[in-house]
Order: sequence, then structure tokens, then C-alpha cells
Amino acid sequence: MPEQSAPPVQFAPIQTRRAFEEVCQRVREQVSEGRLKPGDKLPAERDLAQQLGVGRNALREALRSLEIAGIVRLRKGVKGGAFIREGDAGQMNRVVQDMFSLGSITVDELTEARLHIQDLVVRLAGARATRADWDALDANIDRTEAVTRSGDFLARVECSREFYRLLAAATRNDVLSMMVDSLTEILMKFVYARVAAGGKPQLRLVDKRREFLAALRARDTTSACRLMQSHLESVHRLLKEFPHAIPSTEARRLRQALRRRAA
Amino acid sequence: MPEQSAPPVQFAPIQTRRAFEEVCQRVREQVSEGRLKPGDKLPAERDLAQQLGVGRNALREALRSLEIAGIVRLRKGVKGGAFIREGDAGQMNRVVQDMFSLGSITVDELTEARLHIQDLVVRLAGARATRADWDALDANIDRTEAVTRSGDFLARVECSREFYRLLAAATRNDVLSMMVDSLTEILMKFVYARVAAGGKPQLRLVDKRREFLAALRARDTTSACRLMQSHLESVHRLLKEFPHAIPSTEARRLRQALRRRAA
DNA sequence: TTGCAATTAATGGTCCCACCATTTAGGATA
DNA sequence: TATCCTAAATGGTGGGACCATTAATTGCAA
Repeated sequence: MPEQSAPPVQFAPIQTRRAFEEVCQRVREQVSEGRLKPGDKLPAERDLAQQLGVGRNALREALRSLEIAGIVRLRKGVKGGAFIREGDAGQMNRVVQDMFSLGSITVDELTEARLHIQDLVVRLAGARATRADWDALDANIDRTEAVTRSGDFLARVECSREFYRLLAAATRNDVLSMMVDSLTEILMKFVYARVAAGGKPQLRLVDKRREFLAALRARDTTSACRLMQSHLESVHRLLKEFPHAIPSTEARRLRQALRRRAA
Repeated sequence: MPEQSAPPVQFAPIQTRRAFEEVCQRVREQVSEGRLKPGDKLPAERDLAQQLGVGRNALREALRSLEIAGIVRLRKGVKGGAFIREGDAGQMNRVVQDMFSLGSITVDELTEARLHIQDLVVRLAGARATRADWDALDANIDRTEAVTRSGDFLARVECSREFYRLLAAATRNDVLSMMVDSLTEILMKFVYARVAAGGKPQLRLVDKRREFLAALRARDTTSACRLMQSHLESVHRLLKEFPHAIPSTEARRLRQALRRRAA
């Protein structure tokens, strides 16, 4: 019986390719191979549907998918259509946010990852920051001081967000920036919620920023890292003391614990 | 003229809320607030469309968006429907891959970010790995040795991918794992392409792995990091020597340079 | 009773057509 | 010349029909 001597091939589960998936893949290939680049415009829905031999509905679902994935942008009206976008750094934020909403990652994991990666960012930024970077950071701190004096602590949170963004941009590494920005972004949402709920604002924030920046500028990386770490730790500690700023934290943690026990 | 004394309010650009966006937001809210959790099933398309007062087309575009974003999974047939998914770590891979396809990030940025973050992973994994982690890593190296002897270098690439995945999992931090995994994943694709094209395989890979793991196990973090760094650098160097493994690298870099000059 | 095959109902996937809303270009008019 | 109006292109939505897949149910036979 020749069947017995046949190799034990593995059969990958086949799944019916849906029409819109086929369309998505085609477009992605064109982008990946450089035949479609940011700014390019796809044919109109009705034309493209006919070209590809699918209905307009299926085509629209494909375009919608590509839009959600950040590949294309759809505009209405004459001269509208589906345009290939620039890479959207905000996509990573969305992924992190979704993972958190679904309970797959915890605040503790986010804060820990941020502590470590922010440390990298400080080292790299210190080594690579240009005059323009220092100026932007100085200006940011000045603005932080202004809004602090005016008592607008919500605006100050926005300043903080911008501060970390500027620091990350100084690394000249978009991958690292994107990652640390996504961590900063989600944690800043909690800080914002805490401040909006009337939580006590950080004292001496502007002084700490100035001290940190002076150290970094003086190439005293060790001190700069130490200052950043202790600041982040205090922020994270404040967050843990105001758990109501973090939606459904306990429910989330419980779900995750149950899932891990099952696995 | 009272218009002159009016405050200079800022008008945020209003954009027509499309029906499917409204639906997406509603579902996302339910998930974020914990009322919908992984495993839950949404009503059937036709019912849900009626409940929300939108057409089935709009509803389907919303579900498709949520599916692409990794929030729900759609199954056909009786007892099918839209089910809330577990968080999907693969989403971050897709984002990184897309950013690369669109030319927003370069191989150099990816390799640099990987070098640094992998360093964090080694330190954390060394401090937290359990017996099960060490066993899994040992087994992985054994398998790597087996496929090396059999000359199946493509399988060896798969082993490498798994090696880094196991190491990342040992950090017990899903955020960090996800990030480093997404970097490893995309770079391993290039390694795979290089090996598939007949590029010379790394020599002494198994020995290097064993040496690294022994150092890490002995809590000699410094040596372990050094070994990992030098290995990654050699891998990345090999990649740069085989640029044809990286699709349209030059075109990509050129596009990015042009964009930066414009900015 | 057991086991297997056919039927049926629920549900997502696709197509088609009509119509609406927005946007731009080009022409008409003062 | 400047302004307004109209028309056409294009995405957004609704509604209906039908197909394909899936799982429960039914029915027939051993």
C-alpha cells in the first residue's frame, strides 16, 4: 500500500479566500513592490471593481480595510478617490490601545516597558540631538512653565506628551520613536484622566525638566537617565494611587489571570 | 462691532461622521468598558443593522474594519457571527510591515531599534526566566542543531525566529515581547529571503546559541548581552551585504530622503 | 437503538441597482 | 471681473436578492 510510505505531510488549514481579501492583497503587493507609492490614486470604485471582476460592495470592503490599516485615505467628491497614504505612526497607538482594551496587556506591563525603552531614548537622544532639538525642548519647557503658572494643568499634560515626543524624535530613529510614543500616549491618557478628575498635579515639574535637560545637554547621560527614571516612577506611582483613572482595571486583570490559568 | 471682541476660538476641522465609523465606535466603547469581552458574540448582521438603524452595507463595513483591526472575528454558517477576539499580537507586526512598505521606516532604523530593545529583553529574560523557559530554549537549540545537520537552513531560520520569541516570552512582559517580536519578525523575513536565495548560512550558530544561553543562565548578563549584540550585528551585516533580499531598498530610501527634504 | 445521510435554517459573502452628499470644474450672469 | 449656478464625478448608504458554509435536526436504514 503506497499510502503507508507516503511522507507525513502537514496540511495547513485552507480557508476560503474572500474576494475583498484578494483585493487587499493585490493593492498591498503593489505598494510593497513600489509600484504604488504615497500620493498615488487608485481608480474610482466603480472602475476598479469592474477591472478586478468583483462587485462594488466587495471592493468597498477591501478599500475600507486598507483605510483602517492606514494604507489608503478615501476622499469624497470629484477629484476624490483612494489615495495611498504616508505611513501613519498613529497605527501603533491604536494597536496598543486595542490590546489594552481587550485585556491582553496590563498597565504594569506598559509602565515597565516604558521605563526601559524611555531609557534607551534618553541615551540616544542625548547623543544625537541637534541644536533644533534642544531649542524645541527648551521652548516646550517654557510653555510648560506658562501653563503651570496659569493653572491649566490639562494643558500641562499636553505639554508633557509633546516633551516626550520631541525627545523621542531626537533619537532620529522613527521605529524607536513610534514605539515609545505609543507607550507614552496611552499612559498619558491615564494621567490626563487623573488630572481631569482633580488629582494633585506634580510639583516642581518644570524644575525637574530643566534639570534633566541640562544634564542631558552636558552629555551627563547617567544623571539624565537617573532623573528620567525617578520621574517616570513617581508618575507611575501616582497613577497606581488613582486607579479610577484607569477604566475597569480590576476586571481586566481578573480576565487576564483567568486566561493565563487556563493556558 | 461685537465680532472684533469675540475670542479667537479655534475651530477643529469637522468631518462628516460616516455611519460605519459610528458603529465601530459604539462597539469599541462596549469593549473598552468591559461590557463586551473576548468570546462574546455580536448580534447577527441583519439584526444589528436594524437595531442601529443603518443599512446592512454600512454595518458590514464597520464589522470589516473591526475585523482588520483585530477586534472581532467573523465566522460563517449557523452559530457563526462576529465574536470579540483575544488581543492579537500579530497586529503590531502588520503595522511595522506596512510602515516599511510605505517607506516610512528603513532597515537601518529597524536593526538599530532591534539591537537596543533586544538588549533589554536579554537582561529581563535573564532575571526572570523559569525552568520551563530554559527547557524550551534548550529544546529549541537541540532542534536547531538537528535541522543544521540535515542541511535545512530554511527550517533553521524558523528555529531562530522561535528562539527570539521564547527569549522575549521569558521577560514576562507582553508589551516588550510584542515589540521585539515585531522587529524580529520583519528582519527574519529578510534573513529568510537571503537564505532562500542561497546566501551562505551562519557558521557556528548552534555553538553561539549554547554559549549565550550558558552565560545568561549563569546570570552573567554582561557576557550574554555582549554575545547577543555581536551576533545580531553580524546578522545585520550579512543582510546589508545581500541587499537583493530586501525589496526595493534603494527606491524606499530615496523616497524617504525626498520626503525629509520637503519637510 | 444506533448510525449515517439528507434536509433545513441561520449566517456571513457577494452582487446589483438606486439614490444621496460632497466636491470640483466650468459655464452663466450681473 | 467677480460671483453664482449647474453639472459631473465620486464616495456613502440603503435595500433586496441570491450563494456558500455551517451546524442542528430529521429521517431512514441496519
